[in-house]
Parts: sequence; structure tokens; C-alpha cells
Amino acid sequence: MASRAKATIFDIAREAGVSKSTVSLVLQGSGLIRPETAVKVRKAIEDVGYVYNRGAANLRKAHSNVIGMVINDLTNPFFAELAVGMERVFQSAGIVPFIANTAENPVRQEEVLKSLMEQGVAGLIVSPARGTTPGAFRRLELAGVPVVFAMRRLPESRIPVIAPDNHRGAYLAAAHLIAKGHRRLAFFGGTSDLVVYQERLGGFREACETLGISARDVLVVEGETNRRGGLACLDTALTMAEPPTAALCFNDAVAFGVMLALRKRRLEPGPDFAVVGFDDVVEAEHYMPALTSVAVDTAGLGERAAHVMLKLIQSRTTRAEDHIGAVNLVVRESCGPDLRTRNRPTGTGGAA
Amino acid sequence: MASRAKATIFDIAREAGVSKSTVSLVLQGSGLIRPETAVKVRKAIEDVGYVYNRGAANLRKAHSNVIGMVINDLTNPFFAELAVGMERVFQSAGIVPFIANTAENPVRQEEVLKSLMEQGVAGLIVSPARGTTPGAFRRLELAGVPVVFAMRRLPESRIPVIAPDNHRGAYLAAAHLIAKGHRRLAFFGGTSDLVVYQERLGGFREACETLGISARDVLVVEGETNRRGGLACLDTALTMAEPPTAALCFNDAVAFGVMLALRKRRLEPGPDFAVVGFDDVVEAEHYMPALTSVAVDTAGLGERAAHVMLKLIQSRTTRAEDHIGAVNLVVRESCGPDLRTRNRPTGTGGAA
DNA sequence: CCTATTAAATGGAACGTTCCAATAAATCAA
DNA sequence: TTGATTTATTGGAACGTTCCATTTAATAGG
Repeated sequence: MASRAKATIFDIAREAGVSKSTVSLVLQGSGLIRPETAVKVRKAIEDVGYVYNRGAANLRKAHSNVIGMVINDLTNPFFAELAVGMERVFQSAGIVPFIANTAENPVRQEEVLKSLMEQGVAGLIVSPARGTTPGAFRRLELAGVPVVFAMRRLPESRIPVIAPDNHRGAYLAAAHLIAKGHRRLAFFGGTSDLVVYQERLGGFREACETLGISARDVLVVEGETNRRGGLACLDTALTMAEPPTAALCFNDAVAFGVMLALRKRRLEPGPDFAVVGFDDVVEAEHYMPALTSVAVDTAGLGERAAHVMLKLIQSRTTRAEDHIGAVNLVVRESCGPDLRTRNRPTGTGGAA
Repeated sequence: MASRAKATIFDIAREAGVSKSTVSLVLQGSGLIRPETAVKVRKAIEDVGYVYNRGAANLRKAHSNVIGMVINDLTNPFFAELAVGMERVFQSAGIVPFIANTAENPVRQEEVLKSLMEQGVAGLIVSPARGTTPGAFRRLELAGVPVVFAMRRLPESRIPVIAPDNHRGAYLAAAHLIAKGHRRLAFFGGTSDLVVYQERLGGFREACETLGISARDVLVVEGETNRRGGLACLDTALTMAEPPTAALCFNDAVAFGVMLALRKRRLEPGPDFAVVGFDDVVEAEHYMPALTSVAVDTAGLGERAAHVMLKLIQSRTTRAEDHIGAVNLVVRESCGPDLRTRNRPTGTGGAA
């Protein structure tokens, strides 16, 4: 029912016996209108079944209250956690963030970005897809739309970044592995076109050098940043003449894939091959065996990113500082016991 | 650089030496303009760094190309899979769907819906939050916005629904458990205010009755529809005098929680207590033990929902048919061997 | 009671697009 | 050449808001 054509402030005005301007003022909660008038108008708004047309409003106001979140892999629970953190702070600011998925596809990302710009977003929080070209965010900058990178960054961009301390996280993880007695280490998953990859691999390498692992005992296998990538990495690693005995994975998804591949070969993750992940998604704790991983406080980073965005919007400035979040290694079971104290055989083996 | 104020079609017109109307026509890909003119205009568009203002356009056109997807729990990987299916079909229709999370909170859902309406969405695909009041979608209907429910529905609403055959899925699962020799069964998780819950529980109950399980041997424990809920359900179940030996869980997340709780008590999911899930998320296959679950072709349902939405938008009709997706039980390891023949290991084929 | 001040309400122009009706230019039929 | 037809292009009004400059009403000061 309710009139075919949608109601406008004029309809409200007529219904309430005031002018359209008065209605507009009420809509904006202006203190200039007499309380009784406001009540009358608000009643009319209900009666005619009015829905505010933000598009029309933005035409004059020039800045919307829509914030977009562009994510490279919705399937990775990590990003859901990030989103949850962001939503928490946006909600209390009365903003509903819209999420769009690029599925790690730069072309799709281009479309998504374009669509969001046309929609007139006030700001964008982005985890760029792999292979994003440097110019992809030029338009955004030109249009003066505030952008914040979360988790990932682009090589030589001036856009502020919210990310964990990747270098340190990887260092800690590698040091842990080495302390456990491992001497041939691998780094699994990710591709060198990601800055994050460089950082994590860098930390890994530094730990190896500092702690006396020679370069030819470290193996680096690139791959997809998901479970499938992990499977592939382990397979190629085990074809080596002297395969590694432990691996730091680019992220938890890769780690899960590695553990899966081990199981397929009837190897026990931990005792037979140590694996540590990165991100510490909630699943990590619940896997069998529980995954040792670098915790990055995902939701916290989401909140931080949202705050930076809010500030960027309010102060109308383009520049904000990067924020590097603290990390810590959560040791669980996926690295098994120390290699040196390894007298006791483990279930699968057969002996005894 | 590029002029502080954003470029409009007038700027393009001036640059290209044509009228604004011509520019508009080019923008819409009209065949009425001379090719050379089109080229000239397109160049100007590039030169001035133009970004289309969809809000302004919608003011006249009255129908946008934005489709919203409102989801009750972004954290559940199930919904990510659903979203992926939808995106596949929307992408080929040149539409970018926006996802918003309600976190199972009706109040938040209200805000999200309001925001999307104000944005002028062309349609909404919704998995309603638990405890949604019947009137929550009234406004949408009044405004004539096409809505499709995915996975969940509301009690007495006329809105089309895309969902799996919950009754049958639950029946199959319960029958499987009974065939394995279980005599005291439980249904874990979910709450009776969800229609889906009624359907699944209904199928479960029907199987029990039909296959000779007496009503006092079936235990129903309500709970959250996530991992935490599963933990809680198992705990209360095991305090019973004669606890069940198997459970059908409302969904996979609950099932994972149950398996976790079993592990905590040093019980082995499968041999010690059989558990089957619902939805068959990708993780189900990779858990230890791999989870037996009711597969619902999630991505397929997402595609279907998207198609229905597209049709609804194009035909401007309000009414569309429901779609009930086929289900099938994927048997893995989480139900252990048959209770009766419990000595023999489970080699698949056996006789050559 | 008149004027100055404050409080409330209002009309009109603008925002950036689309679409219709109208014009201008090119082509054709006779 | 003229008029009819087709092909390209164009100006103006409209869409639903906001905001500024005014007007009108109410209140206070003398």
C-alpha cells in the first residue's frame, strides 16, 4: 500500500502544516525549532512512511557518512575478526560500514573501488588484493577520499597503514623453532609482491642468520595464502634432498593446509614436522594439534584502523601516522617437544 | 592536484566542447551519439578525473544498482561461502553487492536496514538476526524494496526464501545415527525462535519416532549457534542420569564446539560420542576427526538467491517462489564405527 | 506603545544527474 | 530545390535534499 511514489519532505510538510525547510531542520535535529513543532513533524514523518534520501542530501552536503571496507579474502576468518573490531567503533559513531570482497583479484578490486567512489563514500579501509598496481589508488587520492590500509600495504604509497609488527612476529616464531632444536627451516606461502611477505620473510631470515642457521639450510616456498597454498608448499618441500623439519607459515590458513598435508602423508604435525602460523585466528586454538601462532590482536587492529579513519574524516587532512601493532607468539602444540630430548617415539611411528 | 572541487558532467562538456546532455548520453553508452564524439568525450572524462555521482543519478532514475547483503554472523565461515556464491552471479551482472553484519543483534539489524534503505538499495538479501520482530521488514515492503531471505526466514512473512531442505537434512542425519546403533540421541544448539530450528528439530524428531526411538530417549538442548553454544550443550547433556551417545548439532559451528568439549573431557569424538553437523562448511572436512555433516551446497544457494533477486528487480514484481535446496549427508569420521560391530576396523570395500 | 532583539519558520537557489521535447544538421525522395 | 525523414545534439525541467537570506512572530527594554 502506502502511496506508490515514495514520500518526500514536502509530503511531510503538507501533513504537518509546516514548510519543507522546517521538516529538514527537524530531520537534522536542529535546536532552532520549537519542541511542539518538532513533535508534530515527527508524527507526520511516521504517518507518511518516509524514508530519508541520503543520495539527495549528499548532493548538497558533499560528504556522506558511508564508510567502505574492502577486503581481499572474505573466506579467511581473519578478516571477519578484523571487521568485527572495526564495526565496534563505527557503531558507536553511528556509522554502518559496508564490506566488499575482492577475492584477491585486482580487476574485481578496481570495480569495487569504482563502485564505492560513485556511491560517495566518506572513507575506505582497504586490505589490497595481491598484485594491486601502484596506480590503483591514485583516483581515490585525487578525489580526496581518505584511505587507510589495514594489514597490507602497497610498496611506495603514502597511505597510512595499520598492521602488526610482521618483522618481529616472524623473528619470534623462527627463534622459537630454532630454540626447539630445528636446523633446517622453511618459510611457506605468500608471494614476494606483497610487502607483508617481505617483512615476515625478513624477520624470519634475520632470526636464522643471527641464531646461526646457514642460508642454504633455509628453504623458501612461495604459494597462495590459503589452505591450498599450504598443501602445495609442503609437497614441494618434501621432495628436497634434505627437507626442512619445521616451517613458519605466511598465515594460519597456510599452516592449516600444511598440517593437512602432513596428515595425508601420515606424519604428525608437531613431533614429525613443526609448524607455526601467523595471525592467531580463533580456529588456531581449536585445531588438532593446537596451532602455535603469532598473535596480532586482530580485532584491536580493526578498532585502531577505524579510529584512524574517523580522525582522518573529521580533520579533513590526508596525512595520518602508521600504526604498528604489538605481536606475541602463542605457543601451543604444533611444534611438538624439543628435538633434542626426543627419545620417546610418537604413536604413529610404529616402534613400541 | 586536479581541481579541488570534483568534476561534473559540465566540466567534461566544456572540455570536450559539447553539451552536458551529450556527455550524459555517452556515460550511459547510448547508441545515439556519433562515435567520434563519444571518443572525444571519453577522453575529456579521463582528463578531468571525473567520478560518476550515482547519488545524483538515482535522484532521477529512482532505481540504483546497489544490492545489500545483510548477514547475522560474519564470523561463521558458512556465510562467507554464501556470499561468495552470490558475488559470482552479481559480478557477471555488473553489480557490486555490499555486505553488512548484524552480529545476531536485532537492534543493530534495524540500523543496518535503515542505513541501506536511505542509501537507496535496489534489493536486499537477508539472513535475519535471531529475535527479529515480525514488523522489522514492514518498512522495506512499504517502500517496495525487493527482499529475499537466505537460509533463515521469519514466521509468517510473505518474503521469498532460499534455504536448504532442513527437515530432510535433519532426518537423514538422525537416521544415520540410529542406523549406527545409537539409542539415546540429542539435538544440540539453536533456539526455538528460529524457524530453521523448528524445521531441523522437526526432521530429527520424525526420524526418531519413525525409527523407533522413544521420546524420553531424545534430549534437546538449546544454545547459541556457535562454538561456545556447542561446548555448553555437551556439558549440560553429560550431567544427565542416562546421557545420550550421539548428537545432531544445529550447525557445524556447534558441532565443532561439541567436539572441543569432548576433547577437554578426554573423550574421542566418534568412538566415544558421535556428532554430526549441519551446513558442511569447508572446515568440516579438515577437522580431526573429519566431521560428518549435512551438505547444503552453500555457494549454490547463494547463487540461487542472487538470481531470484535479479529477477525480482527486473520484473518489478513483489512475489517470487521459495526455493528449497537439495541436501545430502556427507559421512566422515565423527560418528565412529557402528556401535554393534565395534571390533572390525572400517575398510571401505572389503570383498574383492 | 514603539523599537530593538531574539526566536521560529520559510522561500528560493543550488547540488549533479536524467529525460523529454525541441532544434540543428545531414540524408533522402520526389 | 523543396519537403519529409533520419541522425545528432541540445536546453530546460525535474529529482529530494540543504543552506542561506529573509520574513514573521514573540519578547523585552525604554
